[in-house]
Amino acid sequence: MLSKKTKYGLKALTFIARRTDNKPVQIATIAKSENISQKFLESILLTLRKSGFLGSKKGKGGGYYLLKDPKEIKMSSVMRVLEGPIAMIPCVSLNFYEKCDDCPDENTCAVHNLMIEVRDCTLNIFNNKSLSDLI
Amino acid sequence: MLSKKTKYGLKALTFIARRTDNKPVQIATIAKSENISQKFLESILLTLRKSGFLGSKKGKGGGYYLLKDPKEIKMSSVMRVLEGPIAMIPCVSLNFYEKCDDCPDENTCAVHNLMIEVRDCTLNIFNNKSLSDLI
DNA sequence: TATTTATCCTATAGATTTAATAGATTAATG
DNA sequence: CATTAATCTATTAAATCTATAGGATAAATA
Repeated sequence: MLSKKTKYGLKALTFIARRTDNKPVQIATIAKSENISQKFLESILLTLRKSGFLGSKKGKGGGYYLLKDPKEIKMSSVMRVLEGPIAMIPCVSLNFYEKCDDCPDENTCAVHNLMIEVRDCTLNIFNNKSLSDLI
Repeated sequence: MLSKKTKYGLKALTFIARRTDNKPVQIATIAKSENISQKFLESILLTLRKSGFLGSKKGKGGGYYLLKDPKEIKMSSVMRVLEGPIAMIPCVSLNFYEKCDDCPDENTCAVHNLMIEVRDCTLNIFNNKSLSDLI
């Protein structure tokens, strides 16, 4: 399941990306327009800023703005920051690999091999989609 | 993330499917071989029985067995029973559809359209894989 | 029919994650 | 220096997941 954090984060990024002038957008504006709890959105935007997707400006006329061209913002990187691993199970994750406690041999594990296929097709979509494709 | 319930369930089904004679397999046997908590596995197998994948036999020599040919057991149906919706968000789910509270129009929702693509590719895999492919 | 074996059922506890809230702080601008 | 708005920390509330406990029920065997 996609977390609300990710859902809201994607909506907010899309909202900001639609501003062609790239002037700072205030949290409250996004929250109202997209029906998101403002405080919750606050923490999400903070995450996106810390991850290098957004810049922020304090004070009057402040807000959040994109640091890169929407074409350069790949869905796979956004998803990893907001949602975490793209793989459904850590033992097939490229960026967040972890061995399963219970599994003696990954190569013969039915679940492992199935989940590799799922990861590949999902990753293929997220790698070939950018923020500009969402607008 | 794939829940342990699903992971264990898939492993158990695979274990049972490998028995060519289709004689009942005891919970304890599977639990030991696959390193799964026996009580937890018990409830998972119960779910699979109630969903029509497995049959069971009580008493001595009892256990669980497949009700259908592994070729006839599609991954999509197993996943739906164990993990729930295949879609990452209810508004794109075919079998568990739900409207988003915050979203006024699905057709113009960036998240919605992205998640449709992900659902389609995942579903394509699960629909074309059967239990026999996992063995 | 007594004994053994194994599934079936209900309840619940602990851990983790998710979502949201509250309040104080810091910084920029006019 | 007052106003505006972002930032940070801490905490709560709710939901879900994982696992365990204990007994009830049913079937096979001797």
